[in-house]
Amino acid sequence: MPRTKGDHEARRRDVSEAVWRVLAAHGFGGLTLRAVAAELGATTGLLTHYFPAKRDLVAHALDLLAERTAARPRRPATPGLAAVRAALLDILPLTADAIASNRIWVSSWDTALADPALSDDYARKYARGRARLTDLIAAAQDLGELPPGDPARLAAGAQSFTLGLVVQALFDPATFPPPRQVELLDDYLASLTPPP
Amino acid sequence: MPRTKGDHEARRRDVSEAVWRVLAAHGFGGLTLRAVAAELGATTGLLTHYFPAKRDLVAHALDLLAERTAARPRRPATPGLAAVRAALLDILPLTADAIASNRIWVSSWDTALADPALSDDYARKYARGRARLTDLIAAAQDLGELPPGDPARLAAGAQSFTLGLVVQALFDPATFPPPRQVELLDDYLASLTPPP
DNA sequence: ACATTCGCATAACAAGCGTTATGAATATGT
DNA sequence: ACATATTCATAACGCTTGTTATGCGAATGT
Repeated sequence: MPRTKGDHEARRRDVSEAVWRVLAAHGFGGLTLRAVAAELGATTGLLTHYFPAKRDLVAHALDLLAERTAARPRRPATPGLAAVRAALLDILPLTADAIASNRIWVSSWDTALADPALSDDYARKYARGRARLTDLIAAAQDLGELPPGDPARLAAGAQSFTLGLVVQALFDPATFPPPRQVELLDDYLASLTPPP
Repeated sequence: MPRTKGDHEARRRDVSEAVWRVLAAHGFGGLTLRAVAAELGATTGLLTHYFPAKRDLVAHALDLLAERTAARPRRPATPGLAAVRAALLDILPLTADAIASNRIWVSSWDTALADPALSDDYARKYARGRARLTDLIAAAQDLGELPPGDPARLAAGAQSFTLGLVVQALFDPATFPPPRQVELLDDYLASLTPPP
């Protein structure tokens, strides 16, 4: 039976919540219309109304991932090296939410790599992340907290390091608990700064 | 109709080849009995003879991945920092084969993260890789080519950096062509060695 | 107040999936 | 030479998938 109140916006949020729960529980490969509908307590009829085809559901899931990643709480930091460190710490799976988010992220790579259009999208997304990081690094260089050099090159390196640490921490959380991750990141940052 | 010659070993190799081609073309999520059979010019009946259930096919695919990764050609290097560099270069997607292999590897993470048993397996696999890298780094330290410090910690950092670079290069090969990857890796290694 | 649109459940559909049973042709052991 | 065991094709099974058609009650506009 149709809902008595047509609160469209709220219903849209409910759908997104259900999609997120399915992703967290079964990964990107387990994202099916029926799984989302069951999580929502509804039927596939509802979903086809919001998403004409499966690819639209997948696109929405990717948007959701990007949106929640962008909207995650950031730790405050003064400009300079501290801001670079904060930005990288914000990426790492240090909290339960961040773990869930990163797991979904990694699990989406299978789908993304199989579709050139999605691959391009991801390439652009990561490029934007590197661009933001480049700005932070350039600012730190201006403050003399990082040695001179192409900031884009440093950003690419820092992003690689962090991304790889995410993957390792997800597969082996026992070996890479939050303190260890922070330790390794600080090692990396220390290696960038010249010894006193 | 059954083959006239029962060359079991050769047939097993043919099956593995077909599995590999399917993985390279459609990723781990596209690994189906019918896809492998079609690639082989056979039917599912053949496959169920070699793999009683789907999980056995998946397990074989993972073994194949590990085996081909272990058997990949390694560049020769003298012990020390050069050996560390060579080991990390061997991981990067610098050749067509390495790109295919790494794409399959990354696409398998979705399946692996969804299954705790597979996750553990991967954790052990990466731990072994770090252990080998730790030995190489310790040797470089003994030669005075790397500063002292916990070699395992350095290995974890180096593996993170390389793994992340692999992912970025796969999604954005235009931004990370082989020379750029080598450049970034050398930047990283240079940051580990104290300035002259 | 009435007509229309919207929101969604219900139900069926074809296609693809892994699995299983059957049988025929070949190889193998005695 | 004959009996047995391999090796596969063929074909069907039940299940899940995405998609589509139908219909009904609630919301909305006039």
